[in-house]
Amino acid sequence: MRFTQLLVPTLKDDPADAEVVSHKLLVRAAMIRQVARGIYDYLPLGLRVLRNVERIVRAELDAAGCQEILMPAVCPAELWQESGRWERYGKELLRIQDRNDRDFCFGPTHEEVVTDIVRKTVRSYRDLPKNLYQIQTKFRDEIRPRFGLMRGREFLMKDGYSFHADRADCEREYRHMYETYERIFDRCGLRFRAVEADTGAIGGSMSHEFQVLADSGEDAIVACTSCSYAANVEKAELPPDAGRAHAQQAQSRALERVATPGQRTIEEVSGFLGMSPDRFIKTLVFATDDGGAIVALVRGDHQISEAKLKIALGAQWVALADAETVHRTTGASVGFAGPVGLEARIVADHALNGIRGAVTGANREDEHLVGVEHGRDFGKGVTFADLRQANAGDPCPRCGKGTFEEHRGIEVGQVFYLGTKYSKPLGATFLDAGGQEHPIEMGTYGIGVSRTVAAAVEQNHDKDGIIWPLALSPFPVEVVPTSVTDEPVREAAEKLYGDLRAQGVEALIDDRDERPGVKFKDADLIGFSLRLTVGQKGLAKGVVELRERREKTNHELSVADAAAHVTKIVRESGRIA
RNA sequence: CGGGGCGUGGCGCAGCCUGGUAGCGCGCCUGCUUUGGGAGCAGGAUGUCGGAGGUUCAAAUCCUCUCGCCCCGACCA
Repeated sequence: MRFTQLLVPTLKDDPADAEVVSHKLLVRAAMIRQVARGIYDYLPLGLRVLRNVERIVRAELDAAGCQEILMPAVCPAELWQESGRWERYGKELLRIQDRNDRDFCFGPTHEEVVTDIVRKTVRSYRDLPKNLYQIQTKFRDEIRPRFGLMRGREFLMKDGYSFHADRADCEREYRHMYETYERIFDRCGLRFRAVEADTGAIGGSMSHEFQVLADSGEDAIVACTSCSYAANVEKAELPPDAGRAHAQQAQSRALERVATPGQRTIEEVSGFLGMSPDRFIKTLVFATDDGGAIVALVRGDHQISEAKLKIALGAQWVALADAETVHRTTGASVGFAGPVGLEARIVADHALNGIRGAVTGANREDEHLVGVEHGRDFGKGVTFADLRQANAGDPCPRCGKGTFEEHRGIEVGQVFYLGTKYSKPLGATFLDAGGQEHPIEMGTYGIGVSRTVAAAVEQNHDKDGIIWPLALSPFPVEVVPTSVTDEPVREAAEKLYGDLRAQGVEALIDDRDERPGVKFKDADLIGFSLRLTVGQKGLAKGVVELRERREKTNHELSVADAAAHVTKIVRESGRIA
């Protein structure tokens, strides 16, 4: 491809509406343009990157025995009503009507549709297992889309679904997909971690998220320093005795009521009383799906995990209660709740078991209690559970040797054991060898293709621009003649370009009549993995320069060898067969 | 949905408070010079100042409404 034929409107300034680096760079490097909030155009270079991710995903899935299909983007309401999600999904589901006022939605995911396919076609255990996937534009009407491609409303996703006669086979496929995902993100050239994840409303099932490691990631994950255990902080298990010693290290003291006018948050009361937050009992009132209010306790310096709370309660959903409920439950306004004397269902995090000399709200306006002791002052009817988010330094629950270190991640994939959540309501069943009818066991597997592009940039950039992994680079190599008016230089560059293409290498030649500096700056901004510079000085010595974007150092190659050398690098990256 | 901010040439911004014929940088076009890290000089083009209404002799500027975009919040007591 010739630069002069390509639409590459690079920008010198950051766009005013971009916040995160991937958004800024993808716009500046002429990959994407915003059309509406959370909705983007892909310009030629951006599309090439997107296609590269797609190609890897397809290749690995096809090799893993999956079959590609394409389902409609616009789905009839009836299917969603059958599964119950038409009512439950909320405003994220973009609902539309056709000319006859029939309801449809723009698919945010396709469990219903794919299950419909299978229930209409699969009859017997002999038809199982099956693994179907598609790569398709999805739409989720996010409350607050942001960060460019990281959290768009419209996005490209690979969604896959597998169907099995029994749970064991489904679990086998789950592991198979897990391994396939590892290969996919490896081939993309990304540093990532597969972590155990919250399973949401399914409950008690398996799920792993694939997180691209980047400091700017929205998700917090922990990984054991000694074994392979890694999990989202929301989900990471903690041993029951973690923090026990800490709870009991304070001296027992008399319970005392203190005035704390207007001091509501842990931080405020901590400063006001001069006591550190880890001596506080944070008392949170939640509403749950069974209609009642429940009270959750975690240590002042800990964060509650709603995912864990949900599991501990066996609830479908939990949410912090509103001010009115808090008042009704505790007798005081938000900020003064505590477990002492509280008539409510209370669950407490293990770290509070046996705590002494603690601080908590007094359930009275502008008052806290000091010297609170578990067992003496509260504890009747209190159940203990693992409720808090994990932190760096917490002990690993698996190997017992290591501790957690914390990373930030961008979720680019998730594998999920679904069971019969959709097959049951939608009536997707099969007959076993004995003629018995059973609901089909399902797994679901997603990859955010467009988000993977953004994650790659978040993880791989410097002050000059993007540093694409070779597998994703819009072109693996760019040939840059320092001048197109200098005939020998132009001819040598064209020869090199032609030789590369003849070898099957996707090459771009910057044939613009621009000064070298302009071309170099654009090359760095766009982030081509390899750059071959052809200039007068080099040609005089019979060499051209190979520069790896990541290294920023030049290697001289003889004019005769350059094409073969670069072809070898590109071939080893898997970009050409 | 609540709070805040911003819409001025392709991009980034100033001008608005205190109304008086719309400006800067980059980019773009022409010419000459230049040619290994976003060149120099000279000349030039480009704006319904987001939209609608209002106030006024006069509105980018003041008022009302509206649309769009961005940020924060809408879970940590």
